[in-house]
Amino acid sequence: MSLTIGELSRQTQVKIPTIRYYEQIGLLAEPIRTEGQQRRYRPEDVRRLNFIRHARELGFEVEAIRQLLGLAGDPDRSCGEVHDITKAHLDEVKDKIARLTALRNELETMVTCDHRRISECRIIEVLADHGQCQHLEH
Amino acid sequence: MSLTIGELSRQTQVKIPTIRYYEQIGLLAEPIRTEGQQRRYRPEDVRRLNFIRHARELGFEVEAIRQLLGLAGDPDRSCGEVHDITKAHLDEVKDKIARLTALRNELETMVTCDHRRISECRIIEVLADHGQCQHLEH
DNA sequence: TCTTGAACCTCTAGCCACTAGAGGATGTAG
DNA sequence: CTACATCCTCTAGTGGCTAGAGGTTCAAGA
Repeated sequence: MSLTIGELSRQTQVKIPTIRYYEQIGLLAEPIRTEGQQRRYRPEDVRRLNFIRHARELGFEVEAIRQLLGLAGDPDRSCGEVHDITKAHLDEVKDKIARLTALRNELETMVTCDHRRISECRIIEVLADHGQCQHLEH
Repeated sequence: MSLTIGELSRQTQVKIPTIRYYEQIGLLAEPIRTEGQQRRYRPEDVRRLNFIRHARELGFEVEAIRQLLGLAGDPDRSCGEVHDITKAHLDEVKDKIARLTALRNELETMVTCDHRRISECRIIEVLADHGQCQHLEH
């Protein structure tokens, strides 16, 4: 029993153009086609696409997913490499959080500005002055 | 008295192609040119570009910066709109942090996997799992 | 069997905010 | 006057899709 691309899309919650895109970049194998060139998928493709979707939701890049898929197909191998890829990704996420938190703190200080005129606005001041210490003292 | 694009770049830490890009999208005004068509900048341009750079460092999008620059040039206006733009951006940053934190938690659980075979690897299991993971959408 | 129309096809271009490189012109110091 | 650092424009690429044009195929109903 084969699936059309629309059925695959519904079952995996992955949009049709995205499925075709994954095929194009080689994440999904080229499926068989009908005589009229329409794609027909097998149940395995649902599983593979769900794997991809879940990895994307976890923020893995396509290159990492390509590696994970390669490793996942090799049941007797140690999962050390899988661990390493995940750990590297986790470190990046932590790093992003740290940078965004610093950003949030700076922005939170800025928004305490209580609606004065532009010429005395703390936000504008910070943006104009940072690292330069030019003017606008009070 | 006037600066070449290279000098402007050095003073602001903004790369030359980026400066030309900002001109192209209208964030920076077109500067005067020498007879040989080379750009020459005034000290005001240093200030404006520093404003842009700092806003970018704080994660403001180009469209937001365009608005901020417009407002910044109007000293008698109330800074309510500036406040709103900043607040909206802050909310987005908070949102991103929340999503990344959920991601981090999930990844941290996953990396506790202690190097078994792929066939029993917790990470692969999680990724292959059909269960939808709605709390991790972005 | 024929017709309708939903779903499919390919191809190109667009999104954001740059970045890289080719290939050539300009500006300035010695 | 030469050398060469710096500048110029133009095109294309990045990641991970998304949108649209313009045409074709499939399956259900008449």
